[in-house]
Amino acid sequence: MRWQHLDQEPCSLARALAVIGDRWTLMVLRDCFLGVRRFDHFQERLGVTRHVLSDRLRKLVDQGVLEKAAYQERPRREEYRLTDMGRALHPVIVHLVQWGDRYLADKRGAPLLHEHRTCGHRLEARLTCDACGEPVAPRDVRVRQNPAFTDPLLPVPETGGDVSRPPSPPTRRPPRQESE
Amino acid sequence: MRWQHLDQEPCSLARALAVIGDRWTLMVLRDCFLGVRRFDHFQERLGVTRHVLSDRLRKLVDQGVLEKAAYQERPRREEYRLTDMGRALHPVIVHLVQWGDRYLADKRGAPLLHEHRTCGHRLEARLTCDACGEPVAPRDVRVRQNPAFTDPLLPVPETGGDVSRPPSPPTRRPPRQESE
DNA sequence: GGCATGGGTTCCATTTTGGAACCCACTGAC
DNA sequence: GTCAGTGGGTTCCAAAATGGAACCCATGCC
Repeated sequence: MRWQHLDQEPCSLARALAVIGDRWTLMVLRDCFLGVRRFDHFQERLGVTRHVLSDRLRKLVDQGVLEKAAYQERPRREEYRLTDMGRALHPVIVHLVQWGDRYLADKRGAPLLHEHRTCGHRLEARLTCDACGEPVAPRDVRVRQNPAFTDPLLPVPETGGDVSRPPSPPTRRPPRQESE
Repeated sequence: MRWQHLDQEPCSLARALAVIGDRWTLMVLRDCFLGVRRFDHFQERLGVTRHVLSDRLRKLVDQGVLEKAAYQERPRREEYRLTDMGRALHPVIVHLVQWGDRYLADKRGAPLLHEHRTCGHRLEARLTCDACGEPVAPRDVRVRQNPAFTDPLLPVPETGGDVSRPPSPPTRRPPRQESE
């Protein structure tokens, strides 16, 4: 499967990654949330080549994650700002940063400290269900396929660890037409 | 800046991306959360080349996100399972999927439907502060630098949109030694 | 022996990055 | 008017990563 076709996959993760899943894009967005808005400022902070930065910013604008806004005329100067679609990625970045803080920090701890302004405590992000307000663990989520999608999207259960099953159950799936 | 040095950056997002930020890793982890555990099963579902898959799985094991466990001896067969570190990425994936569902779906809607098992409703993920239980918006987060890090990590404010400022404030920062 | 299976590795062509230089419109200083 | 500076790029080429396909190897099944 080619990376370029990822945005047509019947999988929201694949489509999301087609937008923000390449090497530099999330770093760009992190800086957006920290208030960076200008090309050179991104370039200086990220150290990425201007070519790649230019490409990423353009794609993000094309896809609606960022928008260009003139902040002065004569000479025209534009800056990149998060759209609502871009701001909706905030939880992703917060959880990723927290994961890095927890598992990848050196002895000095987290480089940046996040405080929840409205309660004054250190921000400890949690995934909760908006319907019931309870925290959500991986096991608490049941995944079903939307019946509007007819190709099978979910894995065939493997009976993992069950050595008693016959040596070769129908693991092979029917031939598929370049889509999964 | 090279991608390979990202894991030494004083930024938890950069370090997290050094682990899970390349083209295929999050797709692999998505499948892990859906119960996929075997090499061929990943390969078949993702369509990625065996070479790349092998490389990604090995790196994930090296970094502690997955672990290999034998599910049978003679012949020895191993499977890949999420560790606690890997399971801690669940919120990241859930939010990414939800973002894709919201902004990138076609008319058929979300390919996979997620239900919160304990309350029975459609899972609507929310970022909340564990200290106060309230939802967290981007504006609600104040970011400070951990004083143990001496190099400046946060962007110099740009006074965006303020046309009244002098033409060239000290935007240039002092020369830095390959670290940001 | 011959074939299948899980779990890879090798080889080579195509794509993507990284590095560095170059470009262009505009401005303000001289 | 010229000249350097600035924001915001583009071009060119070499280095690295990816895609495709074939090959490998131990074991087990018949």
